[in-house]
Amino acid sequence: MGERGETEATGRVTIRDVAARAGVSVATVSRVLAGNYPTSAASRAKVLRAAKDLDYVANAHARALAGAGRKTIAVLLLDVVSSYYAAVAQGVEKEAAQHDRLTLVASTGADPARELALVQMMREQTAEAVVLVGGVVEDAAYRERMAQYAQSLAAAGSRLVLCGRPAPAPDVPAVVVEYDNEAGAHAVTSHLLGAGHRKIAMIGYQPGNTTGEDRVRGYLRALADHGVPRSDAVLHGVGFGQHNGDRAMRDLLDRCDGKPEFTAVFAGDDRVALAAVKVLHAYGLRVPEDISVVGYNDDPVAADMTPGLTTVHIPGEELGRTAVRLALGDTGRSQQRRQLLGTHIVIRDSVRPVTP
Amino acid sequence: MGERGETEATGRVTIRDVAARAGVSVATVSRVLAGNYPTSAASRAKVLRAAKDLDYVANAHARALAGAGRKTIAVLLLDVVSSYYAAVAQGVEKEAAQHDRLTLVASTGADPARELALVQMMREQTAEAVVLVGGVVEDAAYRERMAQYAQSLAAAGSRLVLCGRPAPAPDVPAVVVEYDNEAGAHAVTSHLLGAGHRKIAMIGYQPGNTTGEDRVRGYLRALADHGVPRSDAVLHGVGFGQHNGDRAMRDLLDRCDGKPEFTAVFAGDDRVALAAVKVLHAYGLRVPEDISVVGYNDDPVAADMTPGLTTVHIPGEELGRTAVRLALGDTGRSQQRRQLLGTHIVIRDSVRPVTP
DNA sequence: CTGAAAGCGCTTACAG
DNA sequence: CTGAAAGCGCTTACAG
Repeated sequence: MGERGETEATGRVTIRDVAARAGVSVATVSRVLAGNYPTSAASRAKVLRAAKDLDYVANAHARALAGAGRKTIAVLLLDVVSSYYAAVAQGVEKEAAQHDRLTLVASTGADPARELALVQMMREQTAEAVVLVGGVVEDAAYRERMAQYAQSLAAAGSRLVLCGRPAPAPDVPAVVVEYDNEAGAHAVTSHLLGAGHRKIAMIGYQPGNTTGEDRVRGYLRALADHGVPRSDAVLHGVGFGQHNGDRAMRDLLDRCDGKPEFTAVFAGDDRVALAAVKVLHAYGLRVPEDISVVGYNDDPVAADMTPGLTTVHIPGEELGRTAVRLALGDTGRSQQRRQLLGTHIVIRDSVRPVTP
Repeated sequence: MGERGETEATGRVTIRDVAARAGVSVATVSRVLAGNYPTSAASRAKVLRAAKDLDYVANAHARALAGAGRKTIAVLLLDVVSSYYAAVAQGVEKEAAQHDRLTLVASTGADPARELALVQMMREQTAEAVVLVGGVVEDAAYRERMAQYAQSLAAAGSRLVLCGRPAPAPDVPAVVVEYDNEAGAHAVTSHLLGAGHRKIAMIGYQPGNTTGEDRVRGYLRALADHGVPRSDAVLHGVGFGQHNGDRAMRDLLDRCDGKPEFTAVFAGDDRVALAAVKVLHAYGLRVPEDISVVGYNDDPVAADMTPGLTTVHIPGEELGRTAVRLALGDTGRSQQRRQLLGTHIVIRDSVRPVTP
């Protein structure tokens, strides 16, 4: 400000400008600014003064090329606004910031081609790690894709982090952070069973999607554990989300002319649960007086809706934090590392004991 | 894969490796990969083949240093999960992606020092634009800070974008994208007035914060327009958010022993509205039968809660998109550019005409 | 403690 | 159409 540097006329001011104004070499400027090398108090003062006068900031690209500077973490999600993804993104960003990393976000829109393109871009950026978030359909194509990502990232000194996604083969050099999806489903179903419910409908999950499948597995296991015959299970998953929840709930109610045999509904996620409650009301059924409802995710809506929804909490932000923590861990070995985070049930007001 | 390159033994494969394998010069590799220069079909084929064999991706830092490559947009928000910020972030990311830009996110936690540090980092990254999101207390310090950001960013060929924030002095080289905050408040208050409400309590905004002040202004103007004396206005803003909404609503109700004179509540944001409805219920007051309630933001909770909340829609994602669109516009002039986005009222079920 | 110089991996005039 | 070379802005051995 105020004083005008010789070279700052146009464009950026570089380390050369600072050196000139301070009357020292470029090397010295670099060293005092990095502060990782002995420098005399005199040059230190001159350099700092000059840098401030010129409002100098180093060029991160040049720094990176020279093998130094701040690193970057990339997070690739289906979208940015959904509460689960937003929570993971926030965890990634916060943990990254704590380790003095910057974070790059991009949304894939569930498009594998886009995902691949983004992984390549992140390789170009020499991201220190790229974390992939979100459930998927786990098929051979998926596994192969992940193996390739992991390989090419590793070759560039970066690493792949799978967050809430199934791990590829054990020899694939990836970091995996998951949450205990099945246990949560088991717990919340058991909660219903413990309240005396026997006939529990499970709706609102996407068949084939690993997240949905794991929840179904937990539900079925809980039923079995409580001696409910498999034939009493009612499964109707047409997809996640509010729209699908609405549809699934209506299907079930229409099938029985609005007089269901089930006394409780386990919704694949909280938005499905919200839709289910609304449909139930529309059919003249009260929640929880007539029908109990539980969800999954502990989305903000669960606490906001009426009645408050009993659901399973997923540690979204913690998943993100753990993802970068693990990614930043010893870069030495290239073997796979995994971590499983716990889930727990959050009890609110949408479940009532069945009265015989 | 498969075949092993000569130099790829350790670390990254560079353009030099590709050139060697293809039997051409580094310059030629650069040109065919960039595709912005005439090259023979023969070399093109060889280069592409070699690049593929070696799984080559260019180093973005080297590219950037050489004055080419993909640009980056930075977005700085209070936090990542709040629905408004998440919506803006999503808009920024999507629009940036459409223009082949990458997006860097960081949260400031409402800390000016952190904000400043982030702006510097983004300067280092040579971000093409840095978008600052969120309401603020507009004082001299704020204006000066923004002027400095704008200045130093401009000096580096980047630009400052203020999103949903007051513009600094007109000569400051910034881009400003706002939404019509006051008009929205005016509209929703008028909606209440049109339904016969005269005594309308406004709660849940933060005094001093520009966002809150603008909403109060719209409320007051609507009252005046409808001939309601200023003395009938009841203003009780102790802050945004659910917690403050709960507190404000209780305050008001306690003051009158649960028998309010007001027949309607205008909440400063939707989470405040949610809290207000819950408190009202707790006091035995029905919404909208006894008291009408409106909010602001059109947060997801507005559609989810019961009753559905009549509120003002803010075009969050569109704000983000517009921010980058404007930032990417002609880089020529360094004067300020502004855009005001509209808001509109969303009518749901939380308002009822007053019956005399 | 400090400077000159090489080098990071690209791109782009400049010749040919 | 193609190559040799300079240059982008730093950092870091290497001498001193």
